[in-house]
Amino acid sequence: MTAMDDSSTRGRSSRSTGSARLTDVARVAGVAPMTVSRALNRPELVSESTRLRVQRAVLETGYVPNRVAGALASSRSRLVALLVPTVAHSLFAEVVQTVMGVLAPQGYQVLLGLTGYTPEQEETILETVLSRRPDGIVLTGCRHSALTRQRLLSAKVPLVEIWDMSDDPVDMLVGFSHEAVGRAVAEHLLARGYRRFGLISADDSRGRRRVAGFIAGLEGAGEGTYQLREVGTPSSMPWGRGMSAELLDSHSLDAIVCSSDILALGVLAEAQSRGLAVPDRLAIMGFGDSSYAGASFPALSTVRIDGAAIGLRAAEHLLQRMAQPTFERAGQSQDVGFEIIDRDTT
Amino acid sequence: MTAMDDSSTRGRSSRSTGSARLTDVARVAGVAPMTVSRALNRPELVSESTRLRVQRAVLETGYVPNRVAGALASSRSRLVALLVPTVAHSLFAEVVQTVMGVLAPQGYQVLLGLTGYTPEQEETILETVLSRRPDGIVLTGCRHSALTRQRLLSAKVPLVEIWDMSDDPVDMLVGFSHEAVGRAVAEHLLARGYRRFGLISADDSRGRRRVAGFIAGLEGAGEGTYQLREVGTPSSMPWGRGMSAELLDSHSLDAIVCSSDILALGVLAEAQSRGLAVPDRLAIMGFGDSSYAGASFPALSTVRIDGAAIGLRAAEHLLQRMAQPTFERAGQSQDVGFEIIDRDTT
DNA sequence: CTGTTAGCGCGTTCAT
DNA sequence: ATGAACGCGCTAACAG
Repeated sequence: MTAMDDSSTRGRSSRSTGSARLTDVARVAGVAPMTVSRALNRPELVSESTRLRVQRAVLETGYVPNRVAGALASSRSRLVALLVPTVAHSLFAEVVQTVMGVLAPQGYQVLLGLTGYTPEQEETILETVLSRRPDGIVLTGCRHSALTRQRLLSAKVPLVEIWDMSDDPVDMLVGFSHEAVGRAVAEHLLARGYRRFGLISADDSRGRRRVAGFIAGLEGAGEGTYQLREVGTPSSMPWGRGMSAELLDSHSLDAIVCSSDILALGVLAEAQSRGLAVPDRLAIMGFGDSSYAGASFPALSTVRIDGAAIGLRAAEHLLQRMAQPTFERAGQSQDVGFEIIDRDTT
Repeated sequence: MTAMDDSSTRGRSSRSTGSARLTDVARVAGVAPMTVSRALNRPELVSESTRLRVQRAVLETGYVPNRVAGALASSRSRLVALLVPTVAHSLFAEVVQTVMGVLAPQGYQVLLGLTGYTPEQEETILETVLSRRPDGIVLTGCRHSALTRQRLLSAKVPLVEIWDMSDDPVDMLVGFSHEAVGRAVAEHLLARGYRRFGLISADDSRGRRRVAGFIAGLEGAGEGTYQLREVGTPSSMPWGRGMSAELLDSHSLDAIVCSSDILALGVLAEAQSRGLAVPDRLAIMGFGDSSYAGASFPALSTVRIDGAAIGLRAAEHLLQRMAQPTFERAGQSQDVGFEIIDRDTT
C-alpha cells in the first residue's frame, strides 16, 4: 500500500531513496503543499473532504513529515532539552520519566543531555543543545559556570532549573535546599540520641553541600562527631558496604548517613553481616529512596525526595510558558521540600 | 563582550532578539558566510589568519550555530534516536549511559524515546522520532508491530536492535535470548536441588518470554512445580516483598525467581523478616544486577546482564555505519549472552 | 477554505 | 584558500 509511485518524477537527481515530501503528497492529493501542511497540523482549518484526500495521499506515499524543515521554517522545534547529571541514579531516572511522561503527549520530544557532575561538562553540553534551538530547557542544579549562565540568559528560552534552590533563578526553579537537608538530618539524628556519625557521600557538589549542612547542624547544636568518606560514581551497594566497613573498623559509630539509598543498602548489608542491630546499634540514613527501599527494609531511614513531583511541576511550568506567545522570564522559585522518614515516624 | 552590535542592521523585521547567524559572524569577520561555515566545521580548509578572525567574531557576536538549518541543508542531523522501555530500571539506565557516553564525544546528540512495554507506544514514538531524521537508531527489542518494522525498513537509517535475539534482525542486533535465560535458570536451580518455584515477573513481554523459557526448562527436565505472579510497573522492592509474602503464605517454596534485581531485594527483605535462611531454605534469583546487589548481599543469586557491553557495542556499530557514505543493511547479530551468578559460583 | 510568495539558516557545488 | 548561487522541506503571511 505504501509503495512509492513511480510515475512521480522526483524533484531532483540523486534523491534515490529519500522519503516522500510534502509536495509529493500534495501532488497525489491534487492540492497545494500548503493545504497538506494545514491538513496535518491544523486540521480544523481544512474541509473534511480535502482532509480525507490528504490522509489517503499520506498513506499512499508513506509520508513522514520532516520536522527539521518544519522547525526551521516555523522557529518552533518542539524539542525540550533535559539535562541531568546521570540516569544511572533512580532519583534522576524518576525525573526523566515524569518529565517525558508529561511532555510527550503534548507533542514535545526530549533531547537528553548527561552533564555528569561538573560545570565544565554542563557547559559543553549546553552549547550543543542550544544549537538545536529547543523550545524549552530543564536543567539540573543552579550553580552554573559564568558562561553557562550567560548563555542561558541570552538564549531566550523558557528554562526550569530543578533539584536545587537559589535566590536568583535564571527563570523558573523547582527544587529543594541541600543545605537544609543536611541540617535537618543532623537535627533529626541528634534528637534521637545519635552522636558519632559516619558520612558517606558521592563526589558531587550537591552531596557536598548536604554534608556541609549536616556539619553545620552539628556545630549549631554543639554536639556530635563525624567521619567523612567520599565514594566514586556511580554509587553502588559495594561502595556503601566497603566504605562503611572501613568506617566501622576504625571508629565507633552510632549512625551512618549516605548520599543515596543505594549506598545505604550496601551499609545495611555490612551491618547485617556484622550482626549490628539496625537502627538500635547503628542508624542508617539514605537519600532519595525512589525504589522505596525503606518500605521493604524498615530499619532504613531516609530523606525522601519526591522526584516525580519535581519532574511534574517542572514540565508543567515549561508547558505553560512554551504556550505563551511572548517570551518573558518568570523568576519564580518553588521549594518542594523533603521529608525525613524514620522507623519511629508515622 | 557578547553584545549585539547595533550597527548591524539585522536581516529582517521582527528578529528582535534572535541570536546571531552565520552571516552576522561573516560580516563582523569581514569574510563570506561560507568561510565562517568552513572555519567552524572544517578548520583545516581555512588559513590560520581567517580562522582566528572568525573565532573572534564568533565570540563577539555570541554566535551559536543553528544545527536545525545545518541538518536541513546537509541531510545529516547528528542525532541518534535511543528508544528504551524506561529509564527507571537500572539495566536500561546503564544502556543509556553507555550509549550516550560513546556517542557524545563523536558529536552526536541523543533523542530519547520511552516506549513503555507495548508495541503501540513504540509505533507512535518511532513515528515522531523518524520525523527528526536521525542519523541512527538504537531500539530495544526486536518484536515490533508490522507497521513499525515497515517504517524501520523504509527509513533507510542505520539501526541497532538491542536486548533481544532474533533470526532476522532488521539491520544490526546486539542482545541475548530471553528464552535461553529462562531455560538456563531452570536448569541451574534444578541442578542445585530446588524443586518448588515461585516466579515473580513484571508485566512485560520479554519477562514473559523468560518465564516461558523457565517453564520449558522445567518441562524438559520433567521436574519442578511453579507458581507465577505478575507485578505492575515500575518494579520496586515493595512489589517483590508483597508478592513473595503472598506466595510464601500460600505455598511451600524452595526458590523465588524474579524478573529484576530490585524485586529480588524485596524478596530478600521478606525472607529476612521471616527468618528464612537464604539461600539454604529459600533461593532468590534476580535479573540484571547492575547495582551489584549480589556483591553486597551474596545470598542473592542473579542472572548478570552486561548492559554496558550491550550499549557499547550498539553505539560502536552505529558509529561505524553512520561513518559510511553508502547505506546498506548489515543483517548481523551479536549474542552477548548472560551469566548466572550464584553464591556457589567462583 | 485554499493557494501563492517568500524565506527560515545553513551546506553543497562549482567557480575563482 | 575563498566566494556566489542555489536549494534542503517546510510554514508565515497574505491574497483570493
